Amino acid sequence: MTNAEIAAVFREIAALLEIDGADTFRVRSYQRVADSLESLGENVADIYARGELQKIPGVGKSTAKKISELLDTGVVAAHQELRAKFPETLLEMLSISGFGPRKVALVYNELGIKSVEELEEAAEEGRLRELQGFGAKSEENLLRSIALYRQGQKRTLLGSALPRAQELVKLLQARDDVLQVSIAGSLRRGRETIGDMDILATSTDAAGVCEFFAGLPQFSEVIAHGETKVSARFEDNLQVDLRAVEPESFGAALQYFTGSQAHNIELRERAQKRDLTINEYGVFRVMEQDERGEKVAGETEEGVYEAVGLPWIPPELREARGEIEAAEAGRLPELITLDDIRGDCQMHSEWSDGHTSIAEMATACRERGYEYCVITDHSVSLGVAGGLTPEQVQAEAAEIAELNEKLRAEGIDFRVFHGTEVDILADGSLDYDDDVLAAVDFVIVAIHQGFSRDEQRIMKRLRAALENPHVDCVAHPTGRLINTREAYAVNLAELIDLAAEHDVALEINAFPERLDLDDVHCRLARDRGVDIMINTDAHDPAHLDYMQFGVTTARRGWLEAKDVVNTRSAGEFEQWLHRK
DNA sequence: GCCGTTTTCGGCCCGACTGTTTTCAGTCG
Repeated sequence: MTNAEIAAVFREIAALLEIDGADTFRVRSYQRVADSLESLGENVADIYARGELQKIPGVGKSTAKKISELLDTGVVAAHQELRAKFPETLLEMLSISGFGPRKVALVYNELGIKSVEELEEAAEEGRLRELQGFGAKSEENLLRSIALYRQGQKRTLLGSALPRAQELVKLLQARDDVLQVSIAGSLRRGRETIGDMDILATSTDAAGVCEFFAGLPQFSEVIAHGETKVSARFEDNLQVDLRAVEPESFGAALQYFTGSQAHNIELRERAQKRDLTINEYGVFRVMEQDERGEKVAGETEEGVYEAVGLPWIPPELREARGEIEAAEAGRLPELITLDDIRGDCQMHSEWSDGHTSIAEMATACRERGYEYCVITDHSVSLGVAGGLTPEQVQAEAAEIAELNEKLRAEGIDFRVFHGTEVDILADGSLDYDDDVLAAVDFVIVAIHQGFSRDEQRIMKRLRAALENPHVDCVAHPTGRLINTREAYAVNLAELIDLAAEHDVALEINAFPERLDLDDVHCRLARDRGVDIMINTDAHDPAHLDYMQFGVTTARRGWLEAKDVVNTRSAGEFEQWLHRK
């Protein structure tokens, strides 16, 4: 049973308890456990085997018992009892925006409504307005929310949201009455997908800025428009929230709207212990009888953290995954930045399925300030991608040698390495013989077929591949495509151990659809001493810019420059290639 | 249900917004 599956059970227990009217703090405990499990990286089963379940943050005696029960028997009795109490279809109603557990319980208990369909029918017939707290307006809003829910709200890729957010920021910055602008929310934290987009601004004329923003042609709909807040939607339903605050609250508001919620809760609990309270306007002293006293911070984010005795914490770390403890102990990582990257080690040319020549890719890499790049065209079996025969690999090597010659002759300090992205075949063998692999500079292996095999088969293939001494790196280790394709049945904890054992690097593939490894496993790999590479897998010069998303993912995985192979100089990288 | 730089009991982040109410409950982030 995977961590995600166990977390899902705890999330469902929390949801059912909420509908059941349980104490909210009890509900929060279950949610907290689910959050914790999802950000673990390591398999819960292994932690259970060591008898260390209660070391997981938020897991106490009772929830530890439920986790072990789940792992031992496949079910949790308390969960089954809750399920028996309510129709299964009840939970779906919670997915409707603006419809929470109290309302679900109300319509179920009073009108016997058990599903989204029945809810829609009742709203259309005007039967909901009989209920306490409901009116015509709420029925109307509910019908709109149901329609939106039916359109299937997928989270938006970081790579799709960020450019649009930056464009909005630019438009705001161009105004004279706007003082500061920043992206906030999950987009600022660099999550791989975002639910909605948050932008924060300070201004001498907040209402005027809101007016301007609400009128932008980018939006297909303005949902709410007030003096300090605008909510609007792009054509694809992605929601944007703009908030305007006073300049003296910019730091507090930025901290507040950046989240994550879990991080903010931890931060405020910390403030409480110091007789302080934090809200979006600032940090305030708490006086006798809960009276709010003097404001001690708020203009800058640094000030907010300083007020509770902490150094500033980079947004990518603000996920309640131990960053506050690390900050307190002065052990925050010095996170990698885009400037640290000195080469890109996976990209394709027109020799296989890339769009341009090797020389053009090299030029594009130089323009990005790199010292080197590695061309990794596909191997022979990947017919759809124009995989290279061994003879073509040789010919490509000659072209690269010639190009390096030419660069040297022109006095250009840039190096093109010759690599290959080799398929791991169904039986675990590699797509080229060892003599072909020995002749290239860099071997990155990948699974491109046989995705539906079970874990045992997948791991057998990976194990065999990693045992090959020519192998340097595993490309996109899970094969997932966000929102599109699940990962194949890879046991990442085991793969990470194998990578450590055989001195093979793992890739963060920077393509926005992949971001694979993800943040959580990237951190686990680092903890186990595995080398990481951040590569774009570019098939076109423009794709090289995806590097920023790979770096963001690495930052979310607590990586420093020293943890990432391609922050090294060309010379050091070449040494690394000969490490085995 | 969890947790401990006052605590093994009694707390548990904080405010905005909405639609419904005449003071508030529910939802959201």
